[in-house]
This record gives sequence, structure tokens and C-alpha cells, in this order.
Amino acid sequence: MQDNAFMPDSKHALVAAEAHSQVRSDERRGALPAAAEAPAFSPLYQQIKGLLLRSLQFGEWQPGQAIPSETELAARFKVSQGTVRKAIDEMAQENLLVRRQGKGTFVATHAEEGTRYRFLRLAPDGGARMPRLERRLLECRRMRATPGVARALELAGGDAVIEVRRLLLEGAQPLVLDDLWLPAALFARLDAELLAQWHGPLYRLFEAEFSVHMVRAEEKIRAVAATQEDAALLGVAVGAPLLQVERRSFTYGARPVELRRGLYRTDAHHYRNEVI
Amino acid sequence: MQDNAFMPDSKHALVAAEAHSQVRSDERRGALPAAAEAPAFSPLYQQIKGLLLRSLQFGEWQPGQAIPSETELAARFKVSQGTVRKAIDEMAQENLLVRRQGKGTFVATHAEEGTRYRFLRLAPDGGARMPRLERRLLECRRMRATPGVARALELAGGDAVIEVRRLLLEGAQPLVLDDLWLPAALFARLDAELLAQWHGPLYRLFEAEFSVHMVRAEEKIRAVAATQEDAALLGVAVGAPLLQVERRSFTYGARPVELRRGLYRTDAHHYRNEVI
DNA sequence: GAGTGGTCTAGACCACACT
DNA sequence: GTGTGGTCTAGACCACTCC
Repeated sequence: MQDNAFMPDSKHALVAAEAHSQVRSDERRGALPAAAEAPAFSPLYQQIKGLLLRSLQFGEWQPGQAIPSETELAARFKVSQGTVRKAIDEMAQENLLVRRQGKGTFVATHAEEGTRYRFLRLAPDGGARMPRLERRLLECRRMRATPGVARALELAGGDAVIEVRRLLLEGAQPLVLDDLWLPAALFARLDAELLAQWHGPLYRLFEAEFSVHMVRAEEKIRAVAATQEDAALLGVAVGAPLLQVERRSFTYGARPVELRRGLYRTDAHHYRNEVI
Repeated sequence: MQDNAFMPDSKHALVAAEAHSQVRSDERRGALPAAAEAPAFSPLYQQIKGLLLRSLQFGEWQPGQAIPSETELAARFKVSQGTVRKAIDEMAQENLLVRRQGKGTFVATHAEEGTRYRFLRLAPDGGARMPRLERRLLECRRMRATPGVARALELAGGDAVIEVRRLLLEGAQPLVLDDLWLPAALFARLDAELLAQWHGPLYRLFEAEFSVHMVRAEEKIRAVAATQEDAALLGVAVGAPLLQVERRSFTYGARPVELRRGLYRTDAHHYRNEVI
């Protein structure tokens, strides 16, 4: 009943053949196909996970949509439902998929996240939930990537990027000054008008208009002193301490698609984090 | 073959009886035994997880030690090995246990974490690993908890706490100024001498000498200006921006056992974080 | 070789959601 | 009722570690 799941021949060659006939067998056998000392084999459920990731990456299922049921996927990939389940479990753990009992499994989206600001870790000091923030667009322009931006976004030096500067306010009080850099190749139509008329999370706009879904972000945080410009925009004294959050956001396949530098006022708010 | 796993009678009453005869059945049925609208039932593997957590909390297995094998636990709890496995899977996910193929499952410890500073998220800007830091103990004294400290540690106002102040240095360069507050009831023997002669992670000392294992921490991060005292100790100008990290560390059972306020120099380092 | 955790399968039943 | 994901079980075999 059980054949060797780790060998690329036998029935499991069908895994790739069924789903994506272009997948070469060595691509199914580990994350580092050509590397010398890479793990030669990977568990079946990891291979399934890789195929599901591909489908997400290639847009076979869009954010918010249901993916096929576990039974269906098991049939498609010619494995047991339990194996599909384990692959989906990991992807749900990583917030790529959302399981809903009785309804199905859905591609994660920034649309109906429940929580309004999934990536914003700022919270009022009292312990309350973050209230709805107002936005003020300050700038949106095309430019050539500076070396630093190009490196962060893995672009060629001089590639076009779109730079956005905006302010987030709590009531009348400025709270966050954001600078964003986005690859122009992906966000071609993005301009001030589009941004102005959009009401909702920015990452939802990126999904809806540009098919770019942010999956994960790395942040580097430091304390800096407000420059004259920062101070004027955020309503603090020059030299006042501000929290600088440099964020690199990634889409499927660990591809960086946004660089963002936020300056947070932390006199009445804090950045919350959990360490495990 | 399958009886109702969610009913407290039948064979699964043996779960508690076997392991801890004092466990009342309602305690097995959810995290909120007495709450009105609490989930009345919990899956069998969650109940097993609760029992394993109890064993950790009561010190049946010490950090670094192996817990019984899955087969053994399955026999003890009268459930299948797969159910034990799912409980352990979750606990490994939460860094409470560490699985080692071929060897067994071990209670997580701060001793051999591989990574030296499990809870310290500071990294050099270059991208290198954090080098070994030097420590300089500045103070260690008993005091009555201030209202703020008492609240954070869930103590009665005026309970005794131990306050520690220390500096972390990279070579000769001060990097972190830490203030710690610990419940004196738990850390009775802790004094300057013990701290001075200890070389290794502080949380390892707590495990070894006080049987307090830190499991999780919450941090609140903000930018602050260096006071005169901060500035002198950290070697920066008065008013220079510093990263203030307020950490509350918890042991098993979400019990807060440490409050810590760190002031980080972030001119050549940053606090790294991942957002998922 | 014996014992451990890791993977895979298959089948049963439960809880939930929609119709 | 039907279909979905969620839980539980049992057994087989694989990979790793240590003796």
C-alpha cells in the first residue's frame, strides 16, 4: 500500500504531472534544486505545499477566493487527504491561507483581515485598539531607484520606482510619516489620483489593482531624532525622538515588492511585539 | 472504535485520572473553567496539551530533559500516539518543547538555545550576527514594588521585588542599559554576588537557580530622549534618541515573572522584527 | 538492532455552514 | 441533507541516533 514517497519515480511522479506539467522532477525534491549539499528529498506534503504556493504565485486562485477542497486537491495530486491537510496546515500557519470550518479554505487577503492594520504594530498606550486613522497624501512621483532602494527591492540600479509620501493622523494629530518605494514595473498605474480616491488598506489596493499580495515583512527599528522637515510634518520639536521603522514587504516566493520607511510618534503610542 | 471524544465521561475520563488524579473534569474542558460562555468542550489533543503543560508547570520534567516518548505518553493518557503527537506539535511550535529526531522530545531551555540571545532582537546594522556582549552589573537591591511594577508583575502593592541594573557592552562600547524587576518571592537568593559570578544567559541562571523558565515575552517599544543619567552610562549626548524596550516575560501559565526596561543605542544597531 | 520521532495512508465520526 | 474542514484512530514504513 505504501511505496517510497521520497523517490521521484513511481506514482508520485504524477504529483507534478497532474498539476503543472512543466515542473521538472528535481524541482520537487527540495528548495535548492541545483545546490550541492541540498536535502535531496523532501516530504510529500512539502512537495504539495510547493505546488500550492505555485498556484498562488501564478494567480490560479485570487485573494479572498476559496481553493479546492482537501478531497479535490488530494484527488488532483493523487495523494491522501491527510497529506494535503498537512500542507495546508503549514500554509494557514503562515497566513497564506485561511481555513473556515464548514465553508472551505480561502486565499488570505488584506481585504477582510478582521484586524484593520495587519502590518502596523502601533497601539495606543492605554491598551485600546487602534482607532481608524486618517490619511493625507503628500507626494506621489516616479523616480529612478537610488542604490539603496534598488538593493532593497532587488532591482537593477536606475530602474524606475514610485515614491509615495503620506501622513497618518489620529484625529487632527499626526502620528506616522510614511515614505514608500514601489517597483514601477509592478505598480505602473499608481498615481496620486488613484491613491486619493482609495479608501481602505493600502495593501488591499495593491491586491485589487496590481495583483500584488503582501505576505510577509521584515522590519528594522531604531530611534532617530526628528529633522526639521519631520518635525514640521509630525508636529514635534526638532530633535525629538521618533521611532523609525524600515519595512521590506514580500509577496509569494520571497520577492521584495515594497520598501517603506515610517517615522512614528511614540509619545502616546508604542510599537508592540511578542517574543517567543 | 470511536467514542465521543468531547464527552467528559467514557474512557477519556481516564485521561485526567491517569495523569493527575486531582484534575477535575471541568478543568479538562476548556481554558476558562468557570466562565459562563466558555467553550464547553475542547478537542482531546488540547486536553492532552493541558496535561503536558501542567507537568511542565509543576516541574515534572526539567528544562533540557527528555519527556516520555510519544508511545509512552499515549499509553499513559490512553489515547492514540497521533493525538499525543498533535499536542506535542503545538507545544513545539510555541517553543515549549524541542523535538529531536531519533533522540526524543525535550523541554526547551535557555541553556543550549543555539542562538545566544533568544529574546534580544538587537542586531548589528551590517547584517552580521550579534557578537558576544560583555556585562557590567551596576546595581542589585531589594525594594518594595512601585504601583507600576506591582501591576505589571501582578503583585500586591508593596510586595518585595529585586531590582537589577546592568549594562551590556560590545567591546568597550555601551549598547544596552537594562533595568529589571523580579518578584522577590521567586528570586529570593538573587544578589549581586550570584549575578557577578554567573557567566551565561541570565534566563539560564533563572532556570538553574530559581526554576523559573521564561516562555514568552511582550514588548512595548518607543523612542525616548536620553536623560543625563542614561547619557552618561551609554556614552551618548543628553537628549539623544534611544530605543526603549519595555518587556514583560512570562513563565508557564501566562504568569508574569519579570519586568524589564531596556534602553538600546541604535546608532549602529537595530531592533529586527518579522511581521506575518 | 532497538528505539525515537517523521511521514503517509485510510477510514470513521464530529462540528459547522449553507440551502 | 450535503459538503466542508476538524478530530481521532491505527498501522505501516522511513530516517536518525545510539549501543
